[in-house]
Order: sequence, then C-alpha cells, then structure tokens
Amino acid sequence: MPELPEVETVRRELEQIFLQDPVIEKVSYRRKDLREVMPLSLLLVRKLKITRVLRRAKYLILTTANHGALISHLGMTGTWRSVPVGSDLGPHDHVVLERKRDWLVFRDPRRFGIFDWAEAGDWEDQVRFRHLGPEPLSAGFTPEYLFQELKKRKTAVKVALMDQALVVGVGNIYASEILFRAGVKPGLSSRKVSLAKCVQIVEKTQEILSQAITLGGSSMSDFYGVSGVEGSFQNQHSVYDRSGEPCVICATRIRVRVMGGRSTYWCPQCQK
DNA sequence: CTGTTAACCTGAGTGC
DNA sequence: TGCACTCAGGTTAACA
Repeated sequence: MPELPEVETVRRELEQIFLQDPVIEKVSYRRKDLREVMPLSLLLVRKLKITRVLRRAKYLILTTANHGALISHLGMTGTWRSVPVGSDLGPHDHVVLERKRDWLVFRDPRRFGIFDWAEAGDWEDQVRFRHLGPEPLSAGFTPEYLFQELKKRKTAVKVALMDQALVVGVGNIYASEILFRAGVKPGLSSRKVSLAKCVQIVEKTQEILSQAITLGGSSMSDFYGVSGVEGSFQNQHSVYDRSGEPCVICATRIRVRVMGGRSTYWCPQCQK
C-alpha cells in the first residue's frame, strides 16, 4: 500500500493529533510480533509524551520527551486509525496507543509492518536507516546525482528507482507513474539513461509525489488516513493497473511486464 | 561485490 | 457455493 505520499499523509494527520494531545497513556499489543517481534519493554511505559512526528523514507518516527522514539512502518497493509476509547478491535488490530481522548490503532492484516522503539536520540543510527538514499523531495536528489548512480547499475531503470538505497519513498505504483510522465521506458538499462532524461525523472518524481501528497495519497484497496478518509491520487494514475487500457495521451494499449519481481506498466508509444 | 528470486502473511478477485 | 489459483502498495534473506 503505502509509498511516500501515503506515509506522509499519515504523518501529517498524526502530527495534528499529537499536537492536540501529545500524551500516550499506555501502549498495548494484541500479539507480540509483526514482521519483527515488537519491544516488550514498551508495554511497561506510562505517559509517553510525543514531541514530533517525523518521516524518513517510508518510516514514521514519533520522537518523545525522554528522547526515545517510536518507529512505525506500514508494510503493505498497515494503517493507523483514531477510534473512540474502548472500541471493539478486529483480528488484525495489533497495536493500540491508548490516549485519554482516543485510541490510535495499528491494523495490518499481512503483518509486513514494523513497530519498534529506538533508544534516546539515536533512531537514525538504527541499522534499518543506514543504507537509505536521499529523500526525493530534498535538495540531495538532483539529476546529476541520479545520473551518476544510474551509471553504476545494470538493472532496469524502474528497478533502480525503487531501490531505497538510490532514492527513498518510491514504490511500485509511483515508479511506473514517474517514468510515464518522464517519457522513459521502464525496461531501459540504467546505464543508458541520459542526463537529460535524469532531469525529467527528478522533475516528475517531485511533481508526482507532491501532487499525491496534496491529494492524500493513493487509496487502492485498503489505504485510508488516520481519520478514515481515502486519498484520491489513484484517480490520477496514468498507467498503474491499466494494462490493456488506452494511454491517456496517445490511446496506445498500456503494457505490463514483471520487472524486479513487480508488475510494471508503461505506454510503448510515449516512453522511449 | 552485484543482481535476482523467494519468502514473509492474509484477503480479494477470477475461473471452473 | 466451493475450491484452486493468482495477485497485491514492502523489505530482506538466500541464492546465483
């Protein structure tokens, strides 16, 4: 489900929620493991005060007043929702942040998500953050950087764009959408991508991710925000999940092929 | 080292 | 209805 725009949407909503009331009275689990075992020490903590809600790549980081941080990754099907205190919980509601005014419930049917705790001040030093590339909406993601990185690689450019060590936040939906708007064929070898095309890719990456954030992300089957509202960027998809349908520009049939283990969509006419 | 595939899970959709 | 099968937004261990 969640790529950068969806995670950023959740971050902004959680930020507002914790601005209204920063205190988590207690944390409870309804099972002890997602993709990884969750930290049992958190269950003993009372009154966690959330100071900031950050995002790095597709991770949410909730920093606290005592300097530790909660780490949350949504995996494929993870969602955070604000529900009334004492609400009935479903079989896939695994984590509850119990607050005075509401419960924040983490639901994740496939359990590919992560819920973790980083000790004081060093969340960025966790192994899971070390290999990550630049944020796509930061000054570090330039055409020159992309060009140099792509030159080192032999994979299809679409696979490279999804590699979180090259640039973070781009997943399977947005990789196809970005390359469509940039006019670049996803199967093109990374080494053969010109600097001019890198300019297009960087520009369209920033444009699409920004638009998608504005629209609250893409709601495919089960993504929604903390308040339960769906995003609407799925209505802007030009190629993703449109195999056999006409290209929005030239009406050529959209093609699909597996690249890097994921379905990849493109227009053979518009993308060279 | 690089690059590719399989595995982790459940649910939704499809075809018979 | 029911069953078998495929596929799904991510990440990473295991493999070639």
